Amino acid sequence: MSNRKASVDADPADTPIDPPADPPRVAGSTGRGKGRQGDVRLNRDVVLRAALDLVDAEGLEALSMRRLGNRLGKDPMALYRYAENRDALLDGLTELLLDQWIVAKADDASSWQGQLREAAHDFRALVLAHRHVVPLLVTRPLSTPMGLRPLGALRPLEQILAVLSSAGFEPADALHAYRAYYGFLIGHILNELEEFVVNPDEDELGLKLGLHRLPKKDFPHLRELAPMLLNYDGEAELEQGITILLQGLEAQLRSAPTTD
Amino acid sequence: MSNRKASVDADPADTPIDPPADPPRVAGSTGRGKGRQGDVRLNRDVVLRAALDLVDAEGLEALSMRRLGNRLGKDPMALYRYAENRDALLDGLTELLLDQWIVAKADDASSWQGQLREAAHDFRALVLAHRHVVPLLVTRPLSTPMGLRPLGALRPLEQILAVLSSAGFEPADALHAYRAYYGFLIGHILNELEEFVVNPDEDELGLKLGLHRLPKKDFPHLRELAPMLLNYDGEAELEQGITILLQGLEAQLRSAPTTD
DNA sequence: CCGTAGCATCTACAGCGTAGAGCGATGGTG
DNA sequence: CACCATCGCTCTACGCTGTAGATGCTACGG
Repeated sequence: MSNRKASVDADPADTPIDPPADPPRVAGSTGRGKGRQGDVRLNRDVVLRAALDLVDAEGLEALSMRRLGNRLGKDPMALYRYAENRDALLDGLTELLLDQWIVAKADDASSWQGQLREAAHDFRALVLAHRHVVPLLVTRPLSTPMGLRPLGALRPLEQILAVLSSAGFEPADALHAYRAYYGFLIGHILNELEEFVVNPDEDELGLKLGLHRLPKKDFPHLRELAPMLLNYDGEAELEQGITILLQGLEAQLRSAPTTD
Repeated sequence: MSNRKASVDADPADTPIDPPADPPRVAGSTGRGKGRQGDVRLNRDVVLRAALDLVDAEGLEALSMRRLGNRLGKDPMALYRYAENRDALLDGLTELLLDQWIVAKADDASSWQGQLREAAHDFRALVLAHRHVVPLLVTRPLSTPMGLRPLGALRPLEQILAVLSSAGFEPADALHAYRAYYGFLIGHILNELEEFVVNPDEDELGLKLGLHRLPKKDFPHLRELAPMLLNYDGEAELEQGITILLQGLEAQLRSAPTTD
């Protein structure tokens, strides 16, 4: 996988975190002389958090069982007690993230529109804080058939349905509304992340040059947009979109008590 | 990677396609005695098409340089003349797909709304015919900063901008409209594919059972939807969504000739 | 004291992407 | 004709991956 850098020497995730100087694997003596860092018992949460850290810091490709194990000061195989698979571990990651998305806060007494609007912004903030996990968020569900997804990943769905339901949507309509809502959210996030350039200073040039590279007779409109692509305000764009969407839902709610 | 089946024996992609009985690698004699299948010269298109075939047939994980090479009757390393990287090969795949998405057909003299509506349905059809590529479609752009994307992948964008522009949208508004449009499209496809169950007969049970598994006091709304999740009409849902979206765009076009 | 169970580790295997060198045919130039 | 560069391809090898299976260590109930 792109080999990253080959053996430069000290890669942040290749060494345990807590004790800075300590041979991670001594082979012979199986931690008899106090395995330090390795002594803390693992549990699912610790593993998942470490995985998320690793992904946040170095991207999805950096998350291998070996590297994760190393970071926890444990043998890679130890992880399999808490995640069965690498795939399951990835599912765990999405769960860990979605679990932090609280759609209907307890003390929130605002309108359903207000709740959905706030939830959308929360979602954006949450996800932007862990951009590297986004691919998981959109691809994992494609291979896990809904009913079999981790509970934590279904809770937001349920909560949104609850909000919509108490707003007066019939079940079927609530489902449609949910799809529109979540589809929009995901679509927006993908859009925003595509626009995102890692290093603005350097990449402003890179982007312009990139677009400059386009044959100007084949891509007139696209090239004209170059300046606009550089100051993209995701927050504003989301707000604008969600407003339109909520208006649409409102209209639908007022007009037809039942559909399909 | 999930090990698939271990060595069962004849895996469809592990053997060359054309000559059914022939040791793929004889080692010693470098194809001196008429390398049959291996004699056809490769080119980028052949490689990409084979890759797409492989992915369509066996999923993304099955696409390895070695398996692809094997399928083409060539050494894996031969592919690197046409794709530099495995990543580049994946980019090539998305390009190959998006290149088939013709947004504004030459003979189409309908309204811009009509064009966008038709394009949306085309996109859906195209993508559903290659479901396994969808993850690439949504994740590859996240790691390639717009201006550096393969030209074929930018053409649809340009075409949509053209349609919007000739509809009267100012460049900035056209960009916003494009984002809403494409974002919606992607969101819908992801929604639809999540709903999709591989084997309806068997999975109808699986799905119901899956939902049945949910604690009924924590997921009342979701469980109520179980029956509805089973007859999902993607086409209709898309049509309905696109209609709303187009209405929104129309309104925006009529109200404000310029924005931001 | 001996099981017994749970956690962690060791070892090993098949597969992966790909760098680097090499090989045979082709085609242009002396 | 001989020569040599170039192209398409193959070979070999390295370091990495996920994970099956056996093995050990530690703690606890009898």
